[in-house]
Amino acid sequence: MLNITKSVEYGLIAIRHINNNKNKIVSTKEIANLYYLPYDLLAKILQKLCKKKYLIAIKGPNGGYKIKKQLNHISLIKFIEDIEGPIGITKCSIDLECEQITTCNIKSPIDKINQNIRSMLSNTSLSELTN
Amino acid sequence: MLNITKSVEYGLIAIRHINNNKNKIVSTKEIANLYYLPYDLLAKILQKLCKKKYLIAIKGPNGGYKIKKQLNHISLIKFIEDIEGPIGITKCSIDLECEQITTCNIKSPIDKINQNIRSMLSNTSLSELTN
DNA sequence: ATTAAGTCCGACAAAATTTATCGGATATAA
DNA sequence: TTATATCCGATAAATTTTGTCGGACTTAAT
Repeated sequence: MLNITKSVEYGLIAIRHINNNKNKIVSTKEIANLYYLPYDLLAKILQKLCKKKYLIAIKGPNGGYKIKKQLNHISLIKFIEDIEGPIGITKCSIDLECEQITTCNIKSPIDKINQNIRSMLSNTSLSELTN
Repeated sequence: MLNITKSVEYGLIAIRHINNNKNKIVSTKEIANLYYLPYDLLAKILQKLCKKKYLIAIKGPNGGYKIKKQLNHISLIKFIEDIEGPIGITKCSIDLECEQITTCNIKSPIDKINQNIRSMLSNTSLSELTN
């Protein structure tokens, strides 16, 4: 279906919200309530975004997250891959474990299409999601 | 992971092979053996491609398939959607069942990205897979 | 006519992936 | 010291994808 995962969706929703509230510390609970997202899953995504330096975590009561990286410095593809791992239109464009690899007659065109999608996502920055 | 399904992959491999052997009738078994694809699944995909007018089925012994539509008249997006159903980067870009839809803060940018991918796939024809 | 090779079709089973939940640990402001 | 928050790994549930099965129908060749 060519879907991105919910994790990425939730991540985008969250980082946008946090970015739009630079003046304050935003907690996981606040975001989960506001957008009706599952708390635990969202929490995990935010932890990951912290580890990847997109956010800063403030622990303790009244804690939460603040934005760290400028959104216009983040390409969509980097963000997606940081959350859900390598993107590719097919398995073989991600890893090389494919039984057909030697006989496959569509590998190179598939690669080209893959490259197109990647470059499109590379040229989109997260700041475009703020509009 | 932004994957297309194996069904589409197998479909592409098969239609390319059939197209490159216009002079003869190609059986499911031949394709399955040649590319190491699971016979039953491939059979099903070819049946679907028949129903969608990409191929012609010839029944009985020495039967198999022949190409029907010119590959350069087939857009990649049509082919994919005929096999695996509507494409979209998120669920909400396919159907509208989404609990966040009213509060979502990233719908319109997501739609834009989705549109980009779609137009790229629309502008690619299957004949490009023959090279 | 009979048979073997092929398509056709729906339903089901297995595997993989994604999504969600749980239990407990650590940090810290009030 | 307590309540509120992040942090972390493991695991369970749900969904989707992939593969299999049983049987019906079609037709060329013998």
